[in-house]
Amino acid sequence: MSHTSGVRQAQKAKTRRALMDAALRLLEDQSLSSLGLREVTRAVGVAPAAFYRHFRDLSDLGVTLVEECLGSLHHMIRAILADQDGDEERIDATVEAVAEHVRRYPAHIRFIARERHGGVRAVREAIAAELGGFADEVAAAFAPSLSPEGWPPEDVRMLAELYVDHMVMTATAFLEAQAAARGVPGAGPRVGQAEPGAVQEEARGGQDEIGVDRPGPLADPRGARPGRSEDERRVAATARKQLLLISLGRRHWRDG
Amino acid sequence: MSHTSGVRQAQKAKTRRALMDAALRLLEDQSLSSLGLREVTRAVGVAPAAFYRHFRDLSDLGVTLVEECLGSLHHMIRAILADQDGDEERIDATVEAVAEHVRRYPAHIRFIARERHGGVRAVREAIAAELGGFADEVAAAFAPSLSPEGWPPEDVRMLAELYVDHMVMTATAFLEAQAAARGVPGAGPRVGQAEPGAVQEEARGGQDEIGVDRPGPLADPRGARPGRSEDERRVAATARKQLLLISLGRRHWRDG
DNA sequence: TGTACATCAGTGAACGCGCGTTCACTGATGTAC
DNA sequence: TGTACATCAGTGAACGCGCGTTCACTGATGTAC
Repeated sequence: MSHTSGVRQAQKAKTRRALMDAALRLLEDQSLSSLGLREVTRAVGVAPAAFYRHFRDLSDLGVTLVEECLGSLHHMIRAILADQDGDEERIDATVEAVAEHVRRYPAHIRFIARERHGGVRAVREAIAAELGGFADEVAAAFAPSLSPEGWPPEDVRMLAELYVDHMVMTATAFLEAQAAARGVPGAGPRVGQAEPGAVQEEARGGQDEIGVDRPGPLADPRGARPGRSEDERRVAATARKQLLLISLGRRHWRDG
Repeated sequence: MSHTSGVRQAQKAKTRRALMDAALRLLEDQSLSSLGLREVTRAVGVAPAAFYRHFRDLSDLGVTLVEECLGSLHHMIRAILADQDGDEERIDATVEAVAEHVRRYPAHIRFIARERHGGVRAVREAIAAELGGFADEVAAAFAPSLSPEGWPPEDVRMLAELYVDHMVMTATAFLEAQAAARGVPGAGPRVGQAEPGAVQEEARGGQDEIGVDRPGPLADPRGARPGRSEDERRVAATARKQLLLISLGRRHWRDG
């Protein structure tokens, strides 16, 4: 029972984890195709060449990150689909779960939103495949109640895709709202028109840790929903209403 | 009447245009933050230093491209909102207009989809501001019919945001479908799981011209809707149904 | 129309810099006996 | 337990390369008279 675990093996896994965490951290401020291999190894504190012991290149690392980021989302989706409450209850629970997920794994959501249509094909394809799988699951969860009502499979799938896309949209909106609440300049949803004359690059204000739950600086001092900003509440309200509207459409689909 | 136009001025505008077109072309295969200044000037055939006669840096060019890309979309939206047909007719016209727009300006849509959550803040903010403006317009177009029915302004806005986000989603889906129809390997919507072991970078198959209308290689030989692939028809059908479902929800919003 | 001077879009050389990748290596961990 | 050898994660130096930016310049276009 000694050779299966192994000190060496454990150390290697630790370095690999550190590389992934450092990359995820750096990707909060830039996109994968502009991320440097040396940048990642420097952040971890290993030699550049060490990178090749773990990944073929940055695109390989990116695909690995997709699995990790959408894996965590996957758990959330399954939990929501398992709930068998009424429509409104499920909607509230969903929006709440998405908000909580974004709060806990902001870097994951940022990465997915950014690279979903980003410049690295292998990563785009990995994300598309995973999101397609999510839609399959959502469709499978709705089929038992909709098929008997006369919904053809492609209509169930259409609905599932709408839900999945809406979830990604909502998660991204929460992300921007939370970034704004943390005081990132101009990072809120719907800021004013940017001045074309006064353009400048990213301010590298590295202040985020990955996977650490932490209330924003504008946390509500009155106690209810600590750390939830005005922007976040607006995003939640909008998402809830949109899901409700979609539910209404779903209920009237066959007779409309 | 000679000094206002000017040969020199015209030549400068031409070079500027060439820089923007070259950038848009190069951005079909990569993201803005990995685009090189020398890459752009090389494509145009001018010295790197000439770039600075037109733009402060690539982020400045990016913001200019946002205006151009969303400007063309803006025209389309206004045309759709001006139509005052019935619900189903408007939906069909909308989906058709989006498909046509994506076909005519694929690089524009690709750029917006990619940079909406990309690594360059100034560009992200410019896109967010423009899309917010679109939502305002859509809300203003719907308000006259919904407000008398008892819709509060924030609900109208909620609906408008859903429509705008759905439009962007649909445009992106069309883009992927058209790319797949052109034979780009694995670029279709919902491809199989990418192999983590066999990762490679973008194939630079530079075969696209900007703003050129051109039927795909899989053009339907039977004549109806020339150049429309199976994937595109699927995307159109899904988008139409989703908009129909949203319309149903909208009709039952106040009494549901 | 012709001339003398001003403007400024584009040039081309130069700079310092950080990049991705390679390679032979080191030394701690693992294995066989 | 002790010893001799194998493995392999991580090192550090080296490489050639293309990058963004600067600068004094050139020469066609524009302006004044």
